[in-house]
Amino acid sequence: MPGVVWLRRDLRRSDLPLLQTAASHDDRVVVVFVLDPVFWEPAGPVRKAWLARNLLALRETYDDRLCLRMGDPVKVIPKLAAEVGAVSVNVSTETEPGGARRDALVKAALADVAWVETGSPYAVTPGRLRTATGGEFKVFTPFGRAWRQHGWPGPATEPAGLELLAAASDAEAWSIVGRAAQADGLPTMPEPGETAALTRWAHFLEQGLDNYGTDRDRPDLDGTSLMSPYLKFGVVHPRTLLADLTHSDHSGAERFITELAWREFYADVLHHHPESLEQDLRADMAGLAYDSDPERLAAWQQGLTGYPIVDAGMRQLLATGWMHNRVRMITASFLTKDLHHWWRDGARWFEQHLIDADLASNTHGWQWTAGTGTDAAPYFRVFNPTLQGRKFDPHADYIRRWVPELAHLDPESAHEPWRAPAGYAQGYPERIVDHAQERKIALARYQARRLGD
DNA sequence: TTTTGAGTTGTTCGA
DNA sequence: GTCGAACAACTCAAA
Repeated sequence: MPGVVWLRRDLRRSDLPLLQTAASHDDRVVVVFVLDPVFWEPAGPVRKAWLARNLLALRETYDDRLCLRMGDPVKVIPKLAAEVGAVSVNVSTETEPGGARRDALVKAALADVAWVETGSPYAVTPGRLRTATGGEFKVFTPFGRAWRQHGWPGPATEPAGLELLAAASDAEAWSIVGRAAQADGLPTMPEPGETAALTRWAHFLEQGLDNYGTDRDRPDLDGTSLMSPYLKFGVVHPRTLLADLTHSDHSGAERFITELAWREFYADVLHHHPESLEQDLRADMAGLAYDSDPERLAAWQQGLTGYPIVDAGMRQLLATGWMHNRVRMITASFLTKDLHHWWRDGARWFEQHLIDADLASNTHGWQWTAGTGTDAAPYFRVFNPTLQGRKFDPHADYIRRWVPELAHLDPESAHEPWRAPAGYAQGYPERIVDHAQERKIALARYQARRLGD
């Protein structure tokens, strides 16, 4: 009797261990993706398009045998299992809080059908690693050590003789996906699907890895792997990438492995603290004073703060659904330390607009910047947007690319239009705050919180 | 149990 | 222009 293979953050066919488990009793499997309104509806058009395009690519990958259903998985999955006479539903473990709750309900609703979990979207499943005394890790470096020591299996191969059974899709579901994939006004996005992902990866190994250690911080260069949108939905698995990196002599390989370790660390932290999606991880930071100024927030969102590197980043996000990591830190620091907004306001905006928005990495990246998360960070770490811009975008190429009002300026002036005679000639907005002053205010608030409790 | 070394990504100031 | 110190103490992880 066939098994159901339910894909969630596994939109690929290669290196998919749960296929092996599913086929271990019977070679025949039904592969399904469920369009769950709970996740689908709130997504913006760009995020919908990215998922939709990857689903269309996935359908081809599975020889047009991908079954797409719409609705609450608690109803949809048991119904499909009954329909095809499945004895098992096979998944990889979902570790994000919402998905984990959903899975518990689906499992309970399955009754006689076996629920089988194999693997997860991570090299090491969140929650598995413990400190010597059995505690959870709260600091990255020891986690990273333990993670490397623990290791991970090599890429999985597809079971021989796998037979994909066809099961009827909801016709309406594919048309919704088709429309979302081609909606009006979409930005240029990466090529969807695992073939494109692996092609990009090969390109990065060839061209980017050598200088990754330094170029990764340069938003003006093509120095990053661009794997994050694919990792988001499991179009590639980190294990696949790690297999290439651990056999590599490239100097940047070590650094890239560390970046993957960060992704796994934050997933581990979220696993232990699901409440941290909405709350400060450090309870003692709850006393921080925040502002909530809709006009300033809107200026930040639209890239109209008057600080070139901040505006370039926010506009890149709006235009492409992606932002360079260094600039994510700069813009996050600006919202939390210069505008004194709560990190959650920024995290929510990123979640809505980033095609790679990963709940764990996004949430804890923001909390790290805000000083409320892991890393008992020096509270005085406040990014100076002008200094950061000069350091990481030395020729102002990135700024001038995303902020056309500054395109006519020389590099020096583009970084500091307030010092250039023609700085505002093309309508670039004046600075909405004075960084030096806001920095002092931010530091004072952190100090006040310390004295306050 | 106690102790010790360490902790992603920064900035400013003064010598 | 360069460079090192200062910016707080605190918590974590492991010996």
